Amino acid sequence: MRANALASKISNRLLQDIVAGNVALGSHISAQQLADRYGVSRTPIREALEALEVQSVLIRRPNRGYFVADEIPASAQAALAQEGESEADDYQVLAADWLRNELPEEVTEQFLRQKYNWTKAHVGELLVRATREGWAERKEGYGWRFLPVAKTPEAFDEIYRFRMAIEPAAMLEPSFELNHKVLEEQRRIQENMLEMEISKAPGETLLSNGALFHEELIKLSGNPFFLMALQRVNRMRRLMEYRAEVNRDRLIEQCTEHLEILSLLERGNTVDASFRMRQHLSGALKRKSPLAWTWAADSHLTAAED
Amino acid sequence: MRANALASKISNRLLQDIVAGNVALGSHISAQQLADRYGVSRTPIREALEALEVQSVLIRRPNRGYFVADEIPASAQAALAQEGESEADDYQVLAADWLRNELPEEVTEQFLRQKYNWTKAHVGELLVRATREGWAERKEGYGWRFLPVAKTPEAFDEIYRFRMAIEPAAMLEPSFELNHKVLEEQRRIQENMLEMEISKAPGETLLSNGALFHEELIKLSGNPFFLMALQRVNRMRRLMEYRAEVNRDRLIEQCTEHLEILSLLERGNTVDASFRMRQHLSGALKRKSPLAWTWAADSHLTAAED
DNA sequence: TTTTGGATTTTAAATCATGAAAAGCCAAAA
DNA sequence: TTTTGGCTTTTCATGATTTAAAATCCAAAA
Repeated sequence: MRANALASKISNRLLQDIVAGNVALGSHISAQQLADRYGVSRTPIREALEALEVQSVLIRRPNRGYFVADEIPASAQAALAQEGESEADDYQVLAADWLRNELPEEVTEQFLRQKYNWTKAHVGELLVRATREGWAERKEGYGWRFLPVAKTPEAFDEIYRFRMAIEPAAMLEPSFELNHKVLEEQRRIQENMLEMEISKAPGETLLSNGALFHEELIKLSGNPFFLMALQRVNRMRRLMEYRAEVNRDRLIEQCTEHLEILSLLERGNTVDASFRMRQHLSGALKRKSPLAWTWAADSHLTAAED
Repeated sequence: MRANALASKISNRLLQDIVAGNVALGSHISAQQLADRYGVSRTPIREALEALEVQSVLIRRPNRGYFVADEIPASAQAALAQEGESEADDYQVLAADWLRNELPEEVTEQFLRQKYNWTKAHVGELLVRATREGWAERKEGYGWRFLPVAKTPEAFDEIYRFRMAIEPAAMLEPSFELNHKVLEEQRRIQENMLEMEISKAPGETLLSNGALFHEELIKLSGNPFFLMALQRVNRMRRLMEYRAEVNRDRLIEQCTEHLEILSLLERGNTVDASFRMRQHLSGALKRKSPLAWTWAADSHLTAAED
């Protein structure tokens, strides 16, 4: 996943679209259109298309470009599913080690380079990201300090209380605007989860669907600062949830509540929806969580949900 | 300010402490204590102390270390004041140019290197910071995109509306705890501004005192996520406010309101304080602002306050 | 016209060497 | 003991160079 990162990212996204049926079988794939859509040049697009041709997902006709095959080979779909699972990138590794207390509070870049055998630039990249997400900071001189904010059980409650302040408020913003297309899409996803996916879908998907629901709703407020704040705490939450087991019963309850909120919004009843959202978050704070901690067996901490 | 950045930062802080009277004249300065306080080694501390000896702020006694002089030379105090003014670092330059529409929406690092004659690493640093503060992002391939979020007049209102959601809520958190020392300190600062400083202090100080007030109060909530969110929007606000003229009449009004909120808190009346805070922010949103825009003369935008 | 396909140019990531800055160590002085 | 002062080691920023990746250009085909 190091070489040709962009091209393989694109080919994955495209394959996903094809499998999901968003792109018709047999249709023509315009390289330029793809390039515009992703905001990149045609070069990585071409590499992506070539890769998909090798997998027999696309068929190439000289001087006419690529066309979706009439049938997608099972092998390609399998590869896609696998891709989703092996998400344990280095950032997650670092975060997990910090959460498990396997890293000292203060480290030098050198220390990390040796421990993980990473390059200087790579270490820098990860630490910048950790800084951005709020759990690391540069010391004044040499070295870095990891912050406990993302690892205490209290942090979980605090994140929920913060969300209780912003999510219901966002629905009452004067600039709040209903978008039925968004609501329908979310309803589709939530119903889909209830009907069939919960038992077999990977835990990660379930959780990110939950986060997506909340982020899409807060977007409707029309105030980007609400969204930014929610995304920020969600990223921190995800750090902690990494490696946790999903409690699927609790998830069902959760989806039901999501659907209730959607119903209220569909009827234009934002005030009740806001109230319901508050209850929903408050419930998540109090009730048993759909996650069980595996990386902190000693702590009797109840974790978070969507 | 490039070479020995750390040492000169330390010597400035120390000098500030001495001038402010936090460190007694004639007292001994322990290098190790300073190093521990700042989380650095003794090496940069030593450089800082040497520099202050040259300025006759400190006196060195062989094998006994440094002692604060009985009298601080005026020249040293003058140098300190000057330091505070020349804050127009490259980050501000970049931000200002973006706000003034003097940069294209999409740029390559190379473009910035040439335009400003910056090094690769420096450009990278600035862009990472801009990303962290929310007004720039990497494109998927090569290049960066600047986001309009920090430059539209609407963004100002949106920030205020966001603050109206979090600041009053923070006061009602179950973990909220009054800290009279903090309240006293803030009262002192606000009263000081009212009494004398407003007419002569640099605009930047006045504004950062305002931001400090709000950040110290939100800290009392005991929930770090409220603080992080406020700091984030405040940083963005500061970008826009850079170069703006301060309306000092409006500032007086503001300090008065701050003092009212402090009074309520001192009496332990958090509910009313929360309500008052909401009004305060709402007023700032509606009323004429203490800032007048100089970099966007064409826009009839009313700007922000503390 | 639009789109592809190939070639060229540009960009920025990776690697490496160097030197300044910070950290760490230890003996001597208080 | 604690602190200083001198010294050594480590860390990391910087700049040059190489190289892979992405953007751009242009002619040919549909």
